[in-house]
Amino acid sequence: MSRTGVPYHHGDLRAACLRAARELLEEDGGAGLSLRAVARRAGVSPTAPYRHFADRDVLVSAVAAQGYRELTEHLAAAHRAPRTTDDLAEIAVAYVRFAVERPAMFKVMFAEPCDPTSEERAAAIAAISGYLHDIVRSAFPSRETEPLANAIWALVHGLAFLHLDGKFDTSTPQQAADRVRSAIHALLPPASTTP
Amino acid sequence: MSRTGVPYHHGDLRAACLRAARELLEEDGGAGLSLRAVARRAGVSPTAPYRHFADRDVLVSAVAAQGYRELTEHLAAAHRAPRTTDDLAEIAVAYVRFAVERPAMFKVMFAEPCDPTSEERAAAIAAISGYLHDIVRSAFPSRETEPLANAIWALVHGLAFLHLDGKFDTSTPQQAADRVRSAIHALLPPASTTP
DNA sequence: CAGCGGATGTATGCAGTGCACACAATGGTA
DNA sequence: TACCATTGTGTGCACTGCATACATCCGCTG
Repeated sequence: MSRTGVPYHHGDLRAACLRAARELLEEDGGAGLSLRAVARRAGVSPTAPYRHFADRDVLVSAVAAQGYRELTEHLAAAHRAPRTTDDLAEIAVAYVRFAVERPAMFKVMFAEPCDPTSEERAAAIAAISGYLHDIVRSAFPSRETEPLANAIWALVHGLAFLHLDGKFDTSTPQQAADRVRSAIHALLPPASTTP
Repeated sequence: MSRTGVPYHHGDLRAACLRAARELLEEDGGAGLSLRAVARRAGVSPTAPYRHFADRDVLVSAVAAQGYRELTEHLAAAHRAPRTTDDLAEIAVAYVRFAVERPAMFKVMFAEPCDPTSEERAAAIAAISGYLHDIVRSAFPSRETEPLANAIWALVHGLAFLHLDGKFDTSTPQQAADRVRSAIHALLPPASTTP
């Protein structure tokens, strides 16, 4: 049958599903991200996406992987080779801004069940982790990178999460940014001046 | 009817629901925490819990509030009035241990949609926040408490989250604890020695 | 000591979900 | 051209949250 004009085969349903998933994420938040809704939006039968995503977790992981990549770009846009703690603070602000401006995506990335075997996701996480290590090495060339990078990532990530959960009363974005800056300066010494 | 021996009225269904919810959390993880499952376990009709919890979010918030209180106790048990950075590190280790040992509860507390109007939840969060402020004041009496406490909470919380998500490869609990300790020491100066 | 009314639990139903299964169309390849 | 793996469809089941109407019970007031 299918004399409706639309071809039986979609062409690139996988990509269409990912696009639909992102749109749903923006509109309805993470809760609205269902395989059926994705299928509906892609104009396809409710179970068609299962050909490309074994289950919901796999879809979520694919979306999350995209999010990691975008976060990395977003941070790199804020600063590429920070030298001072002020530079680092701006990267932290960018991280938190990403979380606050796109809460649904951020939660998908960090607070949603996902497929632990997803290589795409693992690679995207490794990329962001590597980027953070580079940054820290650039700002603190004389210190051991590993533990410091872990600590800074945790700090910034924690700031983002606490802001997102409304653990802080973040009236204005400006205020949130200042809180992030002061938290960074409370824990980080002036960069590059360490012997 | 109800000649089954069980009384029509439960007595304290609200408490029973919370208990059931916690058991489900331990057994099936956060995903298994549904109002219907709770009702089943409490031996009551599927919609009975709605008399005590307006919707799922309210139930989740109540469970989370309990979790915050337990976390506070758990931390206080690790240390009550830390003076050195080592002491603080042990509290951080306790925080992360709580998260890793009871991931489902931790995720309910920090990564699940909840009722933003829940006063019980807000109070429990305020309590943990106050406890953390006390700790930081105790360890760093000469420094401004507010931004430092925020930063430290964020740091520890971020460590917990990244561990939980497997962003770090945490083979043994011992290894995880060491990573937490070294992260803390990477960012915190020796406590109480600051002028 | 009624009996009445609010609080509590039940029964039923609807829409939505993930997922398993059997089936149909398609297009590259032998 | 005929085959057949890939991709999409249709149907069905178990489950969920939640709205609604109904049953039962307890405590309070007459």
